[in-house]
Amino acid sequence: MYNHRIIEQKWIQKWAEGFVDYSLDKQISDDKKYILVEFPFPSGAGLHVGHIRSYVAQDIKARMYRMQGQQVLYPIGWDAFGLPTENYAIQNNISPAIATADNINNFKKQLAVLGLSFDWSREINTTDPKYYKWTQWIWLQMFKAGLAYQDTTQVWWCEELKTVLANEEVIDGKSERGGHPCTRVPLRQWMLAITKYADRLDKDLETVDYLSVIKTQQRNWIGRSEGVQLKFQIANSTQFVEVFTTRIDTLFGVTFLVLAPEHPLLNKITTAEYQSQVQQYHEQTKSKSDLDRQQEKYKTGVFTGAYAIHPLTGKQIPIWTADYVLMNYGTGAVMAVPAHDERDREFAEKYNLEIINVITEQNILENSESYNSLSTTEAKLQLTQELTNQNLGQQKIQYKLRDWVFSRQRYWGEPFPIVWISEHDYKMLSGEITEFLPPKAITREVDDILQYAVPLAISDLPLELPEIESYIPQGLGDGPLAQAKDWVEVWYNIITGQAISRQNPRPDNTWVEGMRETDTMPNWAGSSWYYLRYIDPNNDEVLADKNLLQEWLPVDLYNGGMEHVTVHLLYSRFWHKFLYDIGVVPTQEPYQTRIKHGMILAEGGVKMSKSKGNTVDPIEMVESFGADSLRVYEMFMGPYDEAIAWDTKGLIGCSRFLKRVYQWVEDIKSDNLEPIQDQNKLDYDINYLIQKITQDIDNQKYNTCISSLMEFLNSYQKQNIQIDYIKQYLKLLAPFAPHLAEELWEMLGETTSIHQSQWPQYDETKLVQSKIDYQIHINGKMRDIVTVSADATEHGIQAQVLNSPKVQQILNSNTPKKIIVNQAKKIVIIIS
RNA sequence: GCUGGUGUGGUGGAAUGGUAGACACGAAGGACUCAAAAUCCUUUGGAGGUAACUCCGUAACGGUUCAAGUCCGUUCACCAGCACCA
Repeated sequence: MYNHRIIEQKWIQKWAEGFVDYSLDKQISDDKKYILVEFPFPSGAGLHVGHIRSYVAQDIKARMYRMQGQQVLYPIGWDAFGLPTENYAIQNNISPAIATADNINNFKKQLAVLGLSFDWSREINTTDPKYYKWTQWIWLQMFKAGLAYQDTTQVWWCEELKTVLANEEVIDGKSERGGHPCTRVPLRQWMLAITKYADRLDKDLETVDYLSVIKTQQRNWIGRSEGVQLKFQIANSTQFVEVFTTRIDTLFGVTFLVLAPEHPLLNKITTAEYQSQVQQYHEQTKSKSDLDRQQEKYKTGVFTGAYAIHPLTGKQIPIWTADYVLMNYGTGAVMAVPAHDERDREFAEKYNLEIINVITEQNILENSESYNSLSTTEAKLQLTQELTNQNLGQQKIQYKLRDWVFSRQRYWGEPFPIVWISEHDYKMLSGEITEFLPPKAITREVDDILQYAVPLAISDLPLELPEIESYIPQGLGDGPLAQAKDWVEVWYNIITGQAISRQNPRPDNTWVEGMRETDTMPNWAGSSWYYLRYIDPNNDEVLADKNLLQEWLPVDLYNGGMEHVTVHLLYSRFWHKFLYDIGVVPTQEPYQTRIKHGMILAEGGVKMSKSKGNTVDPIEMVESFGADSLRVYEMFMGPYDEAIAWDTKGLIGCSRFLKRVYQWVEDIKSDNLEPIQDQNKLDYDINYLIQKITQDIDNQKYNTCISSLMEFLNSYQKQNIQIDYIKQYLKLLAPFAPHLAEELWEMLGETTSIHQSQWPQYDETKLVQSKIDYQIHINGKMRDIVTVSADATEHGIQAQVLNSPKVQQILNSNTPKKIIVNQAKKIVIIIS
């Protein structure tokens, strides 16, 4: 009898004792495979059946590739910084570090019973100072390169929770947790200039094999658009307004300009008469959140009293301000073409502005002076040329992508390796630390005093999080770290960049007063480069050895969810490109292939959630049915990349299948089965199975692997087939049900691990059949099957087909008009 | 609104343009059992026929083809992402 508990415990132990060895050879040639699954956030809720689906799927690949003789890197680690742990820690009055350690232990305990072949010797943890030393190191390189800077952005502030919240944490102006009201406040934040890489992030998508949906989503997010930036002179003034347009062909249809309410020129050009209403409108929009602005049904705006001069016609056109124009895209001003732009039309109709049609239905220009009767494409070219010649405009590429807001006013994140010093002291900097200064100094004002950001010495890394009394945020702009006065107030060395607490006496006059940065990094930081650390997880000298990076990069297969396709995937590609630029990594792209896994939903097709009480505990499933059954079921339930509802009944079915496999091997051993019915068919079937499983694993079609294994068992479970065939079968089963396959392998007398045996190869000659079944389609309908020997000529096949009684009956002594013999598809078509 | 994607039995789903519904779940009947569980066997898209078998059937309508779940067009429904991006 198949007892999953005994078998699985036995092999977990034997494997742990070294019965299998997945360690990697030092020699790595072309046949390496780096398989990466998104490392989990170790939440208090524990492992989810959804985690398991992707880990098992990639485990199956890892196991097959190893059996095929490849070097496989299949690592795991913890993405452990972040708000949920911090909140959990606050609620339970423990430190986030302890909460994290507990949660990781729990996750590890759960993962240990699933038969996953992770390389635990490479385990990493983003909250480990040995790890975040390098997160801080990379960030310092970006600081040095001028990619890190500070800017004031609008952030969500929740007075009740005394904290800044991320956009995702605010729903309809209320906090996701507790539903407290939130407001938008301006706050100075660290930013990373990802937009400088927008072009490469877009273009280099051509060089990688991501699923096309993933590429599309990345492209949409980056939002590249080509157009023209051009200048409109303000009437009776020397000022110009710049606008960006992708439709320069509609230039003659411009009947007004619109500036965003925050546009810096607005006050300067507004005439005295209109000052008050423009001001009032600006105040109005300020009080509205982005959300309100978006949700507004009708467009609003006011006239400025000013006019611009059309660059080609010289006509005067009114200038308006309206909040449907966004300050943070393009130039914050648009040339309105109401005839050919929906938003402009709506606005023009509301305020009775002129509408001039300049494009016909056939996409030909009209009302456009000398450009009339040109196609839009041709007009774009010519107009761009003309404006460039007149020095009024030039081609321009715009991106929707915004720079990355890179600070959080929270505790549980990487501290910035930054100290703020006075202007006077900044000018005193000399020696090695000056090499790490950004091209443009970064400053802030505190109580009207200017402070300069200076980098910490590399030798001071990691800059560890201090222990603090309370993790509760203290007030706007001050993260919990601000409480740690001993930590924040430092002596900073103006030559070396080292910092020590001001609790110590000032060593000498090369040490100046400084304040550490009290913001922390967002949890996207640690996950932006973790795949590099797996390659060389214990290196203290560099983030990873160059030769090892050369050998293992890029990641061959990166598996993850669609929810990370825009943010995480884009951020890590950005960091990787930066590291490439400074010579740290040898490739331009981190991931060669990116695939997605589908979500597992609760029974009934809704999302699993604790609050709904519809979650499935994977460990309970392991206890009841075994890890092998759980693995097989999660692969069998449906196409791997699609969302699918959990069904414990289906798991029971898979458990039944494994029981039957066990029974089959027992029966073979005790010799109480029927003899083989058809050796040729068996040869064909086993070879076909090998071929199919090998291909299907490669193509992520795990569900059909399982059904093929079931089919083979259904056909042969009563026949006394040769032990060799059983062994082949077990090898094919091994990646899916590693414990059971190992047990049965041992039962058949093997003394070494099945997981280190060689993956079966199919024999092509066995897949060629001596007799072929031809399906006979008559007028498109399948009418008969005629078995013909494989070496028959086309003529012979035709004769045999026409001889079939069934065919004769249907033909009813008519002569067929046409006979097609399709060798590859084994189809004969007769038209009567 | 835009961009992708998906529509197949009671359910999850299979099907390089070539036997639609593999495999599994569920259900019904049967065997074993004092009984139950487990296991095993049979049936299981719809309609008609004693039967061999016939006809219909892959969201809807049209098209291409000897042949369409699959390719093309239109429509509808659902899912995901983006959303005043000039």
